[in-house]
Amino acid sequence: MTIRQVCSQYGLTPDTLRYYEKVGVIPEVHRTESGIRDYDDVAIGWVENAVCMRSAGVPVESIIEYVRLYQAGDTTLQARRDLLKDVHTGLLKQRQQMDAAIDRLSFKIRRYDVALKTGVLSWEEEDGL
Amino acid sequence: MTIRQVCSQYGLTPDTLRYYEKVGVIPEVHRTESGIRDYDDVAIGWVENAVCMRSAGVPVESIIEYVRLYQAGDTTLQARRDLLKDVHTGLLKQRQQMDAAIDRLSFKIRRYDVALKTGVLSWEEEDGL
DNA sequence: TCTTGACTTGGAGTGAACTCCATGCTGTAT
DNA sequence: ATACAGCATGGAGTTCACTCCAAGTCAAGA
Repeated sequence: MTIRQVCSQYGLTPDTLRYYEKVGVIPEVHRTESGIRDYDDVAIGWVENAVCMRSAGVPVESIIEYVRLYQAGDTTLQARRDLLKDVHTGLLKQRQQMDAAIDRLSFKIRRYDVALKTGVLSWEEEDGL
Repeated sequence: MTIRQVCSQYGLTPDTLRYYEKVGVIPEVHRTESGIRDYDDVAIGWVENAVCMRSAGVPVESIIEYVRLYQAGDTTLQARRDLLKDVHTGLLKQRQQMDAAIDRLSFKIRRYDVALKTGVLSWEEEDGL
């Protein structure tokens, strides 16, 4: 699979995918004799992982560290688990912040909908709109 | 309330708070005669709003736009509602990505826990670990 | 064979959101 | 009265995660 095919599959640009490989977000990809990247299933699995984590806001640096540990072999099982747990914990926390913002927004939108329907905006000055 | 008090209350630095004011994430704050910022309840409400939205990942630009519309007065009610709805929709989508990543991580962590307990790692090569 | 379009690299450039700094004023304690 | 911690400003610097570019190689079609 060429870089362009992988990109269109996952909504990335070739530049991004090469960047991911360069910095270690994904392991090095196999090349043809002429030096052109050829993504196999394993490589695509890593791309999928990168896309999933990045779209959730996981820092590039964390993904790199995981890949590094993975490539270091069986002795890093515990370290890998701990890293994943840290990332997991971070995402749960981040989701809480998002839920708070979502709630705040839902509340305000409802108030605006009422105000727009009735023409009344009796609130407004009481608390940060 | 001084800038330092507000900062310690919300876990910001004075630089960040001044930056927020400069770019319009919060409206201009009242000053003493000597030019020192004095945050009242309304100002604090805006800070709270900024912190809540930013911690959820809402772009500074969206918050600025909302503050701009708010200050423009009652003619912007519909625009404000629409903006909040867009942000709301964006956060819901973002939360979906996060949930996908959280699920993926939970799954992997469970596999690592099993492997670490039993000493068996029969999987490993099948799909992007 | 020549053109054309996709691939390669290394390195520079970009945008977002802070973060730091130099310089100067303020206001309270000794 | 003076020292000094805290606030002010404008502007430069930093970090992150790409994104773009120049210059070169490669593979397939006219």
